Amino acid sequence: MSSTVVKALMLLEHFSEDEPELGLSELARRSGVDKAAVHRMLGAMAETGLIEQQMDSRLYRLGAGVLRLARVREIAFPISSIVQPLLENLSAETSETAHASLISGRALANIATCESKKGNRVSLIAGEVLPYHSTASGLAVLAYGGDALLDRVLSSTLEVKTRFTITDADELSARIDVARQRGFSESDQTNEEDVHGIAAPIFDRMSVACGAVSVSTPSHRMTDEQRQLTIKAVLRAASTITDGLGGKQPRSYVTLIAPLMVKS
Amino acid sequence: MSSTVVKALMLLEHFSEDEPELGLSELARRSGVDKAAVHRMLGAMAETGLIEQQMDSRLYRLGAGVLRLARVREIAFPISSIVQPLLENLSAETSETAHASLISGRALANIATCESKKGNRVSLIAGEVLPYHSTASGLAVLAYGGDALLDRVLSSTLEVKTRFTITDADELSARIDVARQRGFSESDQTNEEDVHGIAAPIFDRMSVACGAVSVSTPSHRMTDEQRQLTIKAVLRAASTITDGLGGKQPRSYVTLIAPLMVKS
DNA sequence: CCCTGTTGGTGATATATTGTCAACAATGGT
DNA sequence: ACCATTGTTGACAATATATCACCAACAGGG
Repeated sequence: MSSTVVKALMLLEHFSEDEPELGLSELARRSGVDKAAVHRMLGAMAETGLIEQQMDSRLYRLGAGVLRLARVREIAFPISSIVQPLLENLSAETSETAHASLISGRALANIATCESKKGNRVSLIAGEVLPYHSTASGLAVLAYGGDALLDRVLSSTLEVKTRFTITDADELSARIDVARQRGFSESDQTNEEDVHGIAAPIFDRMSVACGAVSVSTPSHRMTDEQRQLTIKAVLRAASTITDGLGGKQPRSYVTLIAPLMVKS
Repeated sequence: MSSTVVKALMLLEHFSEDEPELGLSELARRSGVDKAAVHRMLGAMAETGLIEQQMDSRLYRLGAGVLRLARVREIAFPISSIVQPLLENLSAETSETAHASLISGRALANIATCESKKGNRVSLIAGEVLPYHSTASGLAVLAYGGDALLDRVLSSTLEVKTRFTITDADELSARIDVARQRGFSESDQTNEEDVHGIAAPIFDRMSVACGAVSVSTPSHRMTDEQRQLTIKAVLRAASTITDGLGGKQPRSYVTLIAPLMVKS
């Protein structure tokens, strides 16, 4: 069914800011793969430096190889360095936490964040893998990411993240349509409790969505005024980022969001 | 013999600053693996976002997943951010190109560099994989990296990089002994023509070498005076970095290099 | 226009790697 | 001492893989 390489690489998704080091049994439990198999996969990934094992605690963590790979990609295609300052601007404008993510295989990869300076803020786990169906960023990407991606997600099982998570394909499809009509997407507590998200797509050279920018606000703090302000700021930031990455918004999208971005 | 995961991940080593995008046939040729196999592996890695394929040119490149992974590791274990400023200091002191690398599986991964400001400087390809046997950094690591690593490298085939590359295990072993006695390593044109390297080991918490700092100088410019200055600067930088990463130099090593670091 | 050289991609089958399960030593907690 | 973990290794059946062939598309060159 699925290749061993995929199974091995899926193990990497369990490492996060919160749990940067994991043991063998722990990893086997979470991934649902046999201990022996996990052991062999980790050994293989350690050979290439993608993972390294503490010699004393026997725990595994991401290896120096990932730094090398990221450097190669970032030098060839500087994305993080372009996006980061724009996110800081966006966060300042909205006074909330902003983040950007890119399509990364079957999910979204959070590649840059800028947290709100408020005491009560949405603090997201850096480097977390974001599902398409439960995040505002995901909806934005699905709305403009092409039919192939959309069909794949709609026909996959939609994991429950909170009691508000959309698990019905038809309802999800409807929400995506709304996002496409509006030019931005919105989600309220569908991925995490008390988190409201507003996101807009980032386009590549071929005018296909390759990622999204999003602002996350504590749900209770989301007033109508804040919402209007955030939509405007996110759309502007997304446009700037698309430009910065050498991408192009579809013509129809430009005309769609133009009235939403006018200075009040 | 060797797992498919290793074979797949070895494909990633062919992406570099110079060639960030590669075609299927190209990749198959360089890796010596069958096209069909490479195709399947790339597909698998694309599923997890480690690699992505340009839809128009059909070329493959490193995916957004590597950025995510690097972020997770860097937040949990900030190495690059600690090393980078110290490298800039080292480069300024020596007026030459400095770089740091970490053990990454079967090779060294270059994780940070600071190029000399001189017009004629050693410019290394960012993110390149450095062999142990042909680089000053490699020798430094081998000298203090423990017997397991040493034996593995000495019993492997030593690839020829230049006409000065050491290919005999005994001679390599002797050179490593010299480095261990001196506390630093030196290499002249063994990895690249006209490049002279001086490196010192970086130690982890258990006083085992986990990487190295190195200064690369154009061979013809390496005078005795410059050499002495470089050795001192590299040893100091390596010590600072070891401290910064929470590592500990072995006691014997501290006393060994102490006389070499005195202010002249 | 054919010819030759690429390129990326796809099936078929024998084979080799992998998944599974069991047992093992080592560790830590009670 | 015990118990429950942990990481690790071995053996065998099952399955994904390596290898080969081929195909379609494209690019030059004569």
